Amino acid sequence: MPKDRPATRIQKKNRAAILEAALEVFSAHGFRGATVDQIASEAGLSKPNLLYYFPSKEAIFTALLSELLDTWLDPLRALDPEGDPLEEMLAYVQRKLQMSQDFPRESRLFANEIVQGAPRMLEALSTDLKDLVEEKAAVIEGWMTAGRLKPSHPKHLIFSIWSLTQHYADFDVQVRTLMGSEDPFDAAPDFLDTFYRRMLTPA
Amino acid sequence: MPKDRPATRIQKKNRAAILEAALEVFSAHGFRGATVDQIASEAGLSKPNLLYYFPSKEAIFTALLSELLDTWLDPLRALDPEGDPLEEMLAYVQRKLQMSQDFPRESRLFANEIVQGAPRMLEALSTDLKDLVEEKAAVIEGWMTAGRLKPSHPKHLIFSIWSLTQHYADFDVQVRTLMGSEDPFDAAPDFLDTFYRRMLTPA
DNA sequence: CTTGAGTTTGACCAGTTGGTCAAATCCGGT
DNA sequence: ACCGGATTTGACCAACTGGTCAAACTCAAG
Repeated sequence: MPKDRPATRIQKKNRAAILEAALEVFSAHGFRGATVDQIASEAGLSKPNLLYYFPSKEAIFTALLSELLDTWLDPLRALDPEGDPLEEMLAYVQRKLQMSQDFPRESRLFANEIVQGAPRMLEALSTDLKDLVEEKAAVIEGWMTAGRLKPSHPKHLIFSIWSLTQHYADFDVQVRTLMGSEDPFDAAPDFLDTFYRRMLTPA
Repeated sequence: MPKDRPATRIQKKNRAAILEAALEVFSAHGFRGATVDQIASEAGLSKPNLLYYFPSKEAIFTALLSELLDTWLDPLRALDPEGDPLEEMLAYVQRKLQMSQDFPRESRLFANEIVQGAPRMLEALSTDLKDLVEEKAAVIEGWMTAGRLKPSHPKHLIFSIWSLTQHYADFDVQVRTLMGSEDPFDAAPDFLDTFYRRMLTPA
């Protein structure tokens, strides 16, 4: 393991390659299903070489998680309390859907982990994520009591957005199998826009 | 492996115990993350004894999948083309939500498998499930063109129902973490009923 | 070109895992 | 009580897995 001196050119390159490879492998097989050898070979390194940069499989995984979680929550963070309520919500849905299209591996990585009880993420869930959700749920609740959105349960509403958008990434195989040649992402933006307009447009 | 004579009392009991144990373990850890030893001990058998009833880990898994898939699709099969469109759709949503509440392990079993590319389910998806979805999507489409449901994309609508209802089972840890002491299943039925009423009630 | 830190590797290890096998035990019908 | 098939088990194996280590190699700065 390199000392804590400033990272060298080679360190930067290899760490990045490892995390990219880890994303590929972990998202496809889950933590337990992924092997260090797989990740190393995907990154173009030998196994001992990979373990020179990260002390263990677990360390790679948690480094990857913490690197990605922030980005993953950006769309929700960007929900602007000062903006127009309906447009803010619809824009949030579209940002989240775009993430599913552009970063399906990240979505599946989290899905894998959470489905299995999130043993390595519980802390992040119950601190960072929980705070953010409380904050934004309050904003949405405010909009609803002000009559600027049709009333509903704010947290369930947020869950519904996660669920509907991430479904296209997490269940990609199923969705594509059932849609035949048609690309799910062609119709999804319109579908979700319509869905949430009907759900949220105040009377 | 027992011959193909009629199954004995002991065979029935042990096969059932194995499948129950397999559901518990596979749904919690995925195929790769589950071990035969875990399943055997959960079923109260030794590993060689378990392998006397099923020839391999893979065989247990596929037996489990095919046993459960049918039940899993029942709520959609029950969608009645002769019933009232809006009530049929809302009832389907509630049946599916009830399945998530009553059989979360089954939901997570499928989720695990599909997120990882459904390597052991693709055939079932592209035959049984695909046929069923085509059939029911056509029914829904018919209701929409007859003006009895607000128009929308039928397949995406079905996906949305799966997504929203299964989310409560598959992402249970996350949902519960973020809802604190409140039980998600208290508010979910109302939330989804409202959601799909707004979405589907014709003008 | 030397030097010393940074990097890479082959050989290796202990624990786990899916699966096998022959021998032992159990059980229901006669 | 006895028999033959059904059931169960302990011992075992080969493959795989995460991880270690000392030795070798590379590279940039002086």
